[in-house]
Amino acid sequence: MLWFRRDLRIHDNPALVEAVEGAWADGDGNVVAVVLIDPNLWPGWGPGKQAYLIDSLRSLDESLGGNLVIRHGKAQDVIPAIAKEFGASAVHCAADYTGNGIARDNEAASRLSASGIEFVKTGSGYAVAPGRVAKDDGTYYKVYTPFYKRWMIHGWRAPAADPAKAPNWIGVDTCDGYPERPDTAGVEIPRAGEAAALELFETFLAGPIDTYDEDRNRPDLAGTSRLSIALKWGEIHPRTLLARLGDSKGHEVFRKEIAWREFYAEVSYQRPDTFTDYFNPLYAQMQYDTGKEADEKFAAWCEGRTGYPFVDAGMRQLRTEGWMHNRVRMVVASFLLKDLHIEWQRGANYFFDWLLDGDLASNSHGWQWTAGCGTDASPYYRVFNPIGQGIKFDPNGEYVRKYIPELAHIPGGAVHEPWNVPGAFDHGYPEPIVDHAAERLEALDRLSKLPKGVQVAQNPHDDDLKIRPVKKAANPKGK
DNA sequence: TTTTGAGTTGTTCGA
DNA sequence: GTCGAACAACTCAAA
Repeated sequence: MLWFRRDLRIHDNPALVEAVEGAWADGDGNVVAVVLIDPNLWPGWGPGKQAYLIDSLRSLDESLGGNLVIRHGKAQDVIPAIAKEFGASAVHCAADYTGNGIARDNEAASRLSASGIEFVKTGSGYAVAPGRVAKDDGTYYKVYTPFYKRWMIHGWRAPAADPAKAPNWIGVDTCDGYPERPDTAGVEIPRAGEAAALELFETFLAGPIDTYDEDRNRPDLAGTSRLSIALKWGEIHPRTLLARLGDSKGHEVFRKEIAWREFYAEVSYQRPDTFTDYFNPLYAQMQYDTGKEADEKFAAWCEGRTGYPFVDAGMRQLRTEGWMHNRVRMVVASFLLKDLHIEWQRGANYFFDWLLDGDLASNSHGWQWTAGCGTDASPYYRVFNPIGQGIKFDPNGEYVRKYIPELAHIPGGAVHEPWNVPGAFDHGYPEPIVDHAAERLEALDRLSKLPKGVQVAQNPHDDDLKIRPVKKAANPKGK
């Protein structure tokens, strides 16, 4: 039995190879390919995510000759039941490190084991599985650059070849059928599936990657790979990407982005509490805005009506495409955190609901990075200027005009500062809800009020989690 | 154990 | 208009 989760592809899929070869070793070559829809979790997903996953499953189904078996139910109960139903000798899948994935798999494994059925995890959604890249003392890296160096030294396997002999896919007559594909509330769903992902990658390799080191910052250009959604669902494996990369600047920078995904997976594996809690708990003590006024500001941010064009364009791109350019993600995040003084989890949850590529580890730690409480914590003074960022990275205003029709009549980069354009607000675009210069100082002030001269135990599993005074520094030179 | 150098993505101000 | 310095104090990684 082959259980697909976040690995919706048939090529470069080690778990598939294991399942198929195991089936032939058993003699009959029979494999049942299963996907589970958990009726308790499914309704909590946004319509865009549901639609994308359904599209991706249909693509996978087609690759399997129409033999994908979809079942509805809770994995811990249903997986052992299906395995018994088919008399499976083993259940194969790739390891999952996200959210409650580890606990769920442990429970499934123990139930299967009780029935004499093997549970075999082969590979993961990462080039190097979490837990493998560590410092010499065995602990995990908390800083990206040394992690990257060690990750490069560690290396990764070549892409897996397809199984020598195709299996007999069985059991499709027991398929519960697809969930209904929801109305996507205006979100345009990109083409899903393995073939689409491979085509995206080829397109990226054929040109944009050569200027990726520069153009990846430009939301007005098609400078990025757009592979984040495919990576999230495992329609393509990072190893498939890495195998095609060389040493040119563009390739190097793209490889580093892949490594960021792996770094955050590692940190999340070591610190699963940081999906929702502060990596640096000191920041939990900072003053954040809540209440009716904050709620109204949050709503304006969500709906793209803050009065800052670059921010609003990003938030509207999120709502129409289920995706946002990375540069703009940082700017809108900084705006929510530093201009509206709202806690990072609120923005992270909103992102996670709407982003088709929403990945718990990257999302949580990306937000914590911007908030200053994450790994490689940003210097306190790093506050993005929403106007300056727009002028710098969308110099002609094309990105803004694409997503904000109320500003489409303003030509060029002037669109980033509508208050300087007579009649700019005549088409319904709002004036700024806050004054950035003032809120920047407010944010710096609140940060400065955090306790100093203390460090905080970073491992929540320590019994002695507490603030303790820093040891006095050794005598400075010359004294 | 101690020391040293470094730490993704910025902004502002004044020369 | 350009450019470099200043903007905290701290933790992390490695020698």
